[in-house]
Formats: sequence, C-alpha cells, structure tokens
Amino acid sequence: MSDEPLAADEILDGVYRALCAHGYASLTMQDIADECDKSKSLLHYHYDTKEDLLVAFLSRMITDYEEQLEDEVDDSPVDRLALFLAQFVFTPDEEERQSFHLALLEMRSQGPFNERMREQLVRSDEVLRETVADILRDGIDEGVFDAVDPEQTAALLVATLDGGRTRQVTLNENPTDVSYTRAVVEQAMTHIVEPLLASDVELPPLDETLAKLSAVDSDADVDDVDEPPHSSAQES
Amino acid sequence: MSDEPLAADEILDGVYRALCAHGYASLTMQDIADECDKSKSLLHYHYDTKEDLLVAFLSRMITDYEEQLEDEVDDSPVDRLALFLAQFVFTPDEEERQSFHLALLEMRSQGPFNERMREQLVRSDEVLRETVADILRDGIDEGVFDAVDPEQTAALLVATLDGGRTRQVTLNENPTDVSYTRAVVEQAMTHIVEPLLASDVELPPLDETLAKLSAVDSDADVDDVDEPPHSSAQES
Amino acid sequence: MSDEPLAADEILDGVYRALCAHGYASLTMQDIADECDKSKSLLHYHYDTKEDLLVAFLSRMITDYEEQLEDEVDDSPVDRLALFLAQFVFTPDEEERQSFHLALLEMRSQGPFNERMREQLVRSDEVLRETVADILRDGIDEGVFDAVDPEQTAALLVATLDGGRTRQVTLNENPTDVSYTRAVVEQAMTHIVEPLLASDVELPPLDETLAKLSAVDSDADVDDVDEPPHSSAQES
Amino acid sequence: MSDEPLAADEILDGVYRALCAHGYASLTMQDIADECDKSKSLLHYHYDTKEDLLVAFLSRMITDYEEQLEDEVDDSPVDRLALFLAQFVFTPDEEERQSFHLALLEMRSQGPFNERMREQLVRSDEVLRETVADILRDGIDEGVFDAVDPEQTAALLVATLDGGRTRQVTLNENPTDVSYTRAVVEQAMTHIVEPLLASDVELPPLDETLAKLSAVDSDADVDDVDEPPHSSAQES
DNA sequence: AATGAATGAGTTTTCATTCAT
DNA sequence: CATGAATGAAAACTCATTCAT
Repeated sequence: MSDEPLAADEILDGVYRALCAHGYASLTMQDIADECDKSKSLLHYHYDTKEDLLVAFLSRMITDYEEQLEDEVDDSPVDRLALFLAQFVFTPDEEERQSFHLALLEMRSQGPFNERMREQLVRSDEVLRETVADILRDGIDEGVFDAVDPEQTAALLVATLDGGRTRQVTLNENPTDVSYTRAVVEQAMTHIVEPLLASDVELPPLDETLAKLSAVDSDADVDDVDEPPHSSAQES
Repeated sequence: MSDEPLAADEILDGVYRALCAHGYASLTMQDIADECDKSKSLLHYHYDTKEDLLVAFLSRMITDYEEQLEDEVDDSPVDRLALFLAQFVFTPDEEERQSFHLALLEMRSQGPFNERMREQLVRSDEVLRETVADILRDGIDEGVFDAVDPEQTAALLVATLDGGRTRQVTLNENPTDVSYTRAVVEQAMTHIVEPLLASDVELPPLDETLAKLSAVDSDADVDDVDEPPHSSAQES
Repeated sequence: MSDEPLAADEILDGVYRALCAHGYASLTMQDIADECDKSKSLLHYHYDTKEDLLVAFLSRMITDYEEQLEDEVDDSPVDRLALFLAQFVFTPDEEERQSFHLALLEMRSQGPFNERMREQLVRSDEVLRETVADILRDGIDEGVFDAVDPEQTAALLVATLDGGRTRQVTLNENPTDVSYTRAVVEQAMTHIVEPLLASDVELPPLDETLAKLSAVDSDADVDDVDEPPHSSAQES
Repeated sequence: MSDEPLAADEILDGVYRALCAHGYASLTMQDIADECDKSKSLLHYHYDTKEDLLVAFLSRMITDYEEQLEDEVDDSPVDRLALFLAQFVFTPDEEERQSFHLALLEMRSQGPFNERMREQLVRSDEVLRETVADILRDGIDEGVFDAVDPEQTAALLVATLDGGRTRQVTLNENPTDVSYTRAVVEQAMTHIVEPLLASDVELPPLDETLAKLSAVDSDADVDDVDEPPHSSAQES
C-alpha cells in the first residue's frame, strides 16, 4: 500500500540525475541533495559516506541491468545479439543517457584507486561479457553461429562497442550527435557479427532493432518522466 | 646548446608523473609541483591556471605523437598496421603506461565539460583515425588490402583497440596484467584485420611486432632513466 | 513493586557508561543512546537538551554520594577519616573508576561556562569539604585530633587528594595503575594527617582500610554486575 | 633585524588567547584564526591539523617554562620553594591566567584519549615534580630542609597545589576570587613545608613572595599588554 | 624566474534537535 | 512512551590562486 518511494531509493535516483548534470569529477553531496530535494545530512543518515553512496548506486544499477536481462531470455540468439548491439547506440533523444555514460566513464576511471568501486565495475564487466558469451553459446548450440570461442569473441564485441560509445561520449560536443557510435556498431555488425552467422541466418538491420527498443521503452515509461526506471543502467 | 631543460617543459614532465601517480581526479597543483621539484607559484607563473597547464600538457603529448608517426611512413602498410596495433596497447614499460592511460581516460571524460580540452581530444582522435585510414588507403592502393571504406574501418579498429585498453586499465587491479588487451588485439587481428588482407598477404604475428618494438625502444632510451622522452604520448 | 527500571534512570546509567567509554569532550547523544539501548529521540523526550541530561546526571550522582555518607556516621572520627582517604582514590573496580573520574574532570572544567553545571559542582565541593570538616570537628571534640581549623584543613586535604587523583587519571596511560595516587595518599597521611593526631591515637594503615573497603563492597555488590548502583558517584 | 614576529608564533599566541576566551572543549580553528587575525587556511598551512597545532602549543608552553626556571637557579632553596608555591596563586588581576588554567585542565583531561598530547602532559608533570625535587635535594644538601624523600614530597606538594588550583578554577564563578587557592597554599606552607624546615630557617610569608613576583612581571611585561610573553606557561 | 606565505570559496562530515507516527 | 527520519548549523580540512619579495 505504501506509495511513497523509499528515501534511500530517491537518493540513488538523485545520484543518477546529479551525475548526468554535473559529471562525476565535480559531483558534490550538495548536488545530489539538491537533485532529490533532501538535506545533505539525510544522505549521510542513509549512507555513511559519499563513497558508500556511490558504491550503492553502482550496485543498484548493475542489479537493475541483470533483472532487465532476464526478460529477454526467451528471444532467439540472433535477436538477443541484435538487441545487445542496439542498446549501445544512443538515439538522438537520449541526451541524458549520453551524459550518464560519460559520468559512468569517470567513475570507471576511479576503479583502480578504489577497491570497493572496482569490485562493482568488475562485476559489471563480467555481467556484460557473460551476457554476450551466453548468446553466442546458445547460437552455436542452435547452429545459427559458427563455432567461435564464445568468451574471446564476447570480449572483442564488448570492447568494440564500449570503445565506440566511449569515443562518442568523450568527443562529441553535440550530445545529440550519435553518428560515431552508430558507425562503429554498424561496422561491428558487418565485420564481426555477420561473418559469424550460418549461411541461412540474417541479422536484423540496426534501425529495426532500435525501433523495437524505443517501442518497449515507451510502453514501460508511462509515468517515468524524469526518472530512470532503475534500468537505464547497463554498463562498463 | 643550453643543456638545462626549460622550466615550462620540466613542469609538463611533472604533470605526466603526477598523473601516473595520482590520477586526474585527485590531481592537485601541489602534486605536480612536488613531482617536478618546483613551487606551486612557479606553475602559475608559467601557466596561468590549472586548466591551462593541463591543456598544454595534452597538446604537447599529441604533437609528440605526431612527430613519432612521421618516422614510420617508409614501412609497408601491413607492417605499419601491425605496428599500430601492437603499439596501441603495449610498451616496454607497461606499468607506467597503464597508469598514464588511466589518467588520460579521466581527462578524456572531462572533454565535454571543457571546450579547450575537447579541442585537443578531438584533434587527437583525428590524428589517430587518420593514421589508420592512411595506412588502409595506402594498402588498398598497393592491393594488399581489400577495398573497404578506409574511414569507417579505421573508426572500427580504433574503437576496438581503445575499448580494449580502456577495459584493461579500468578493471585490472594488477597494473602489469595486459591479458585483456592482448586478447582483444588478437581477436581484432583475426576477425577484423585478416579478413581484409589480399590472399597472398600475411599479417606478422603480434609477438614478432612486439619484439621489434622493444628493440627500437631500447635503442632510443639510452639516457631516459626516469623521464618520458616527450613521447610516450599517443592518444585518445 | 514495579521491577522495571524507569527509563529516565536507565538513561542516566547510560550517561555514566558513555562517559567512561568516550570521555566528556567527544560525548554525543548517540553515544548515550547506544549505551542504554534507547533512541536519541527518547533521550530528548525525558530531558529536553543535552545540557539538561548532564545536569541531571551530576545531580543524581551527588545525591547518591550524600546518601552513602549517612551510612558511615557511626564510625569513630579516625576511622571515618581513614575511610575517606582510602575511598577517595581507590575502589575495587579501579579501571572503571578512573575513566569515570576522568570524565568527571572534563565536566568540572565546563563549570565556568555553564551556570547550572557549576551549581552542581559547587554543591558537590561543599558536600566533600563539609564531610571532612565534620569528621575533624568530631575528632577535635573527642580529643583525638589537635585543634586545627576544621574548614581550612579540610580544604587542604580535599585539594591534595583531588590533585593526586587528577594527576593520576590525566597522566596515566595504564588505567589500572594507581601508584601515583597511592603515593600521594600515603604522603598526605604522613605529612598532614598524622601530625594532627593526639599522641595516643593511631591512623590505621592504608592497606588495612582498603581491605575493609573491598570487603564491604563485595557484600553490597551481589547483584550489580554491570551497572553502577547509582552510587559509585562521589565527587568534586 | 627582522622585527615582525613569525606567523607560526603569532598563531600559537592566538591559541593562548582563544583558550582563555573559549575554553578547550568548544575551541574551533576559527576561534584561533580570529584571535590572531589570520585565516583558517593559514593555520593549516603552518600546522597540518588542529591536533598538531595544540600539541605544538603545549610543547612551546613547557619549553618556555623550563627556560624561565633556569633564571631562578641562583636563588636559595627556600626562596625557590617559596617562589614555586606563590606561582600557583593567582593574584586578583590575573583573571586571564585563571581562564588559561581552566583551558589547560580541559586539555589535560584529553590526555588519555590522545597519545601525542599525553606525551606533552607527562613531560610537563615531570618538569614540575623534578623542579620541586631539585629544590628539596639542594635544601637537604645545604641542611635547610629535613632529610625527607625528595621525589615523594615533591609529588605531595605538586598534587596539593595543583588540586587547589583545579578546585579554584573549576568552582569559582567570580574569576577574580582567589581565596580557594590562596587558602590551600597557605595551609600547605603551614602543614607541609614548615615542618620540613631546619630550626633556624624561615619561609618568607606568601604575600612577600607574591609582591616580588609581580615586581618581576612588571619589569618584563613592559610592552606585553595583551600577550603572554611566551611564558605565562607553567603547568602540569 | 622563483618562492613562501596567505586567503576565500567550497567540501565532506558531525551532531543536537525536531517531527510525524 | 518510543522511534526512524529529517534537518540546519557548524566543524575541520582542501585547494587553486594571488601577492610580496
């Protein structure tokens, strides 16, 4: 019955918005407090230190992503792979997601200096690569992919997509320009994925998958005007 | 003939070492001053603001890299490509290298917040992609590569290598472990580069190119004990 | 009839334990709440402010001490004086005692800044000096002490004992070491008390009185495992 | 020739004044900064932490006291002892010194919680007791004192005087009232010191020594209106 | 060219207190 | 009675920058 969102969660939502607005490097507790309309002291009431808060944020993000993945297990390997590729492409209206991935990139670069953060980042990396490896394994079993090494190929794909996205978010001054990532994803489809497919299998075109993606999003997002549905998370 | 290095340059060297030691996020003017044995005030004498100093550092780094590239124009396209792949991710002094790329990654994530930094980063990206595109164009002209789109393929390769390196430096707690990058580079050779080669052409194995690389470095490094020769730079 | 201790009293017990554990300077309401397993809010329900709570604590402590004194009026002046000397500085549970006196010393030093606290401290000082003066008066009347000025001599004795204890608790890193105090008490007996005695009167040796003290305590302490019986209080 | 006082010293002077004005428990870096007309940041420039600053303050205080002692070595043991006793008595115009001793008492009660502070306090205690013990030893050698145990007797005297002062500063609401300490000192002279003297030796009356003390002070204090001459320090 | 001293604006964190339930 | 949640004011400390020399 309790409609009111829990403060601890609202704070994490504030972290998301504050990261988008200010980036990680210049993120202050005050920024977060402002974004969730709470007092700084309350942040410390729920999370002892700033680090605790950020670790909790990363952790929720990854868990949300894992939960989202479970919804997709019924699709065919080819569709799941297409979906995975498409998720890396920002659509022009996703300005916010670009800011977010930028902030995430900043946090990632803190990993080596912070044990607890690195733990989360490594976990995130494993989720990501394992997702692709699972898809590949399923596809190989079903005979729709050639018998490549699933782990190695997954590493290649994740590196490529992540590299494309990284360059997109770091280099672009116009946050609605998505050409860099899109080009990389399309090249990855042509040079890496398509040569893997069995002769009678076809990868759906990127635009088609993107269209499907935004349809799903509109469904889900009915009342999430400003807020990520604990889900825009996908990472590292 | 004046042997004594210019203070302005010694300061930039200090930036390099301070970035390796502390990362970008927690880099203070004092850190840099300590690394180059100068006073904070002197840094401000030569560079008005911290931002000026970091922009100058990025700029010198890219210029150094460009100069280094000019030494390689005489090699064959295949060798140059092999060299590029190898160089991107390995150097004889791995540990320092990784911390440096980590710091660079942090700076890259500041690009969107800082016009002048982004300028340098974009320039660096162009140098990088243009280098690969040039190699590809030369190779296509000479008939050793298939007639792919040089720009697009260059973007794919750069994204892949950069993505691999990024994941390596952000996820690894052991800074001398390069297995992640190596796997990605090898996969990139197999899945992306080799399918491009004319039927009678062979890409030299990674190890061979690496061996060549360290031979060259030993030659050059005679008196570079502690200091980057204004050159370890290469980026973004 | 009602066995359950009153919350207001349990809170004061918490103050005692929290003072021993943390000292006065860094004593927080949370510390006290933790020690009595109540919420901070409850402390404020029973005592409006932190100051109120501490004043109440001091007040109860002194009252408890006064009550304890009444038990001793039947003894001879010499015995009562010996007891006073011994009691002032030693108790069976030394370690707890020292931390408590330390905390008390901190509170005492707040007196000049806090009217209400000073009131209690002054009252405590009067109780203490009056106790000794009474003993001296009784002894002079009975002819066992020389005819000194009871008030002045009481002031001297109290200052000496308090000074010894203060130096003990502030200087010693080992809280069970009482050698400093013992030395001072013995010197006080030799130099101050003994010259006061009529020629046929003898002060019982310190060890003997101490033995008596611990015997009494063991009797009383049957069910006081963890808690001060509202009584360890005695002070300055 | 440099007339201007060193900032580091001015800051320590500020600590003295701030301690007098605010006490130790509520002493903030801002209070100290205000008292010495410097910025908080400058305090941190010269002393890394608040603790460092306070330790430095204690340390200078003790050193100053030791230096002052050296001026007195030529006096006779009886005079030196009289002087020592008198120094514990505040004269009515020494309101400031009372506040200071109060603050010092607060710091002393922090000893057990702070290793570095305790070090200074122990050193101070040793200086104080050794001073008296030295006087006693000299006097015994010269035959003006009875052959008491110098260390033990010194401990008794220091405890008594310190206890008197402690009670004075903690209990008195009127900071110009010095009756408590004065009474204790006089009692100590009568009951403890005088019985020690050889039959032909006399202790100069307290008032006389006090008069001598203030004469010396007026000499020295010519231009120290508001400032302790790095010397009001004397302590345990 | 070079430095030590100094500062203001800002950061995280602490804590007594209040409020709704 | 009792509590968890929430807050505002203030604390120590940091850091880029400036200034006098």
